[in-house]
Amino acid sequence: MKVSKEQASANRQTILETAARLYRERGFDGVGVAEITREAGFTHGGFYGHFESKEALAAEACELAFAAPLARLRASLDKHGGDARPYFQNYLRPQHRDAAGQGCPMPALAADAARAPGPIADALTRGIAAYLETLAGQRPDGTRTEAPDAADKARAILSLSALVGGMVLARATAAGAPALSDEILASLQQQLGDCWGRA
Amino acid sequence: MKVSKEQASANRQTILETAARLYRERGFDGVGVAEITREAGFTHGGFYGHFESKEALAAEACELAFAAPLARLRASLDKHGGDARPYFQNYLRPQHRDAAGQGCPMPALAADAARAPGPIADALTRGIAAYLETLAGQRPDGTRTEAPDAADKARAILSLSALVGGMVLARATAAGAPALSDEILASLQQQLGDCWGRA
DNA sequence: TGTACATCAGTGAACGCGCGTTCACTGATGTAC
DNA sequence: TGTACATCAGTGAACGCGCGTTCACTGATGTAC
Repeated sequence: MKVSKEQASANRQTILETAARLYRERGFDGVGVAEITREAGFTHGGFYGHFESKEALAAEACELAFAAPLARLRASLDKHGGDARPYFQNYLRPQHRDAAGQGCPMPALAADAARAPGPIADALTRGIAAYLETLAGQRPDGTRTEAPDAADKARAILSLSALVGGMVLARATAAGAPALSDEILASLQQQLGDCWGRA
Repeated sequence: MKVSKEQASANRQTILETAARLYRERGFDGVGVAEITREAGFTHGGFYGHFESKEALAAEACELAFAAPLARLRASLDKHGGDARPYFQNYLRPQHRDAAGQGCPMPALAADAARAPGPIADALTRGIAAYLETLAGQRPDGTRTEAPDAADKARAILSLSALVGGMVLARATAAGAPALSDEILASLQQQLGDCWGRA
């Protein structure tokens, strides 16, 4: 059952996107090659024609999982004239907490990545660095800079840490203490809004 | 090879402590019953005399992993007259990043716990709530309150989110971008110090 | 206090299962003439 | 353009392995007399 080259390439992309979703939903150890390929609509035997190993897929999936959120951040900053607040408000919505598969890879995968082999950790590291650079280059007054100063970097680090940590805590408490989970998100929305507000 | 009741109880505790360490180091899916019991000095067959299942062990290990850090937080607040800064400075040291097995269970296990079965997630949820309560009851001026207001709660949420998110990001980048990892920790030390500084 | 025996903590082999990976095979694609 | 054939994307059975869990067994503990 050979398929055309374009179809094969599209199938590879389908597997990759399915993996990026399932890994974010269940973690690297929570889903296997067989389930990913099945969910993508194939049998697992053909997998190794597309990827060298499960690890190679995971590393590529990580990289892919960063692309959309990063593009979203940059588009949001552009659209709102350098105002970061709409992005933070959106990030901290309950819908993001409840749809990890489509969301930011940092709260979903960073803890796993710290224990994962090189290529996977590297993909996460590059994504984190890109996020921090984009945030550090943005100032609350709406201007952008290529040379962020210490205050710019500090603001970016605190904001990203709060986003990631807040989402991790909100997800961990979502089932057992939904009111607390909601409060965490709402409180951070408020505080990051204040932090990035225009004078 | 029966052993005395006291010895058996001590052996159970050894398994539990070993599990709490290994789970924090490698995640719930990164270590099995056989390795935990072996590391504790036993064979895996006797495990089910102490615990009902791997999940039951994981839930108990989670609870245990919170006990020491929570006690440390309260002791630090007591010792320093209600000043939270020494605790934050200590939390954000590279040594904590590099010794997850002895450290705070939130950055190590909260992402995993969000996907784990009820008892495990419940243990994490209770631990998170206890941490937040303790922090919210503490004011930067050193006084404690039983009825934290909105600002107290917000300060606690932002601080804990930054601690957890910062540690997650610092661990994820430790191998691939050590300078960035150190910068994240140092920057948060500075900023949380400012946030909890006395006027 | 001393002895005989029941209890039961820990051992190690075994189980069924799902994992990552391999491979002989199939049949549509794409190319050589 | 039409035909014959080599290529190779995808299939599904099979592999070795480690997982969580079970169980018959061992022998020191602890108790009944």
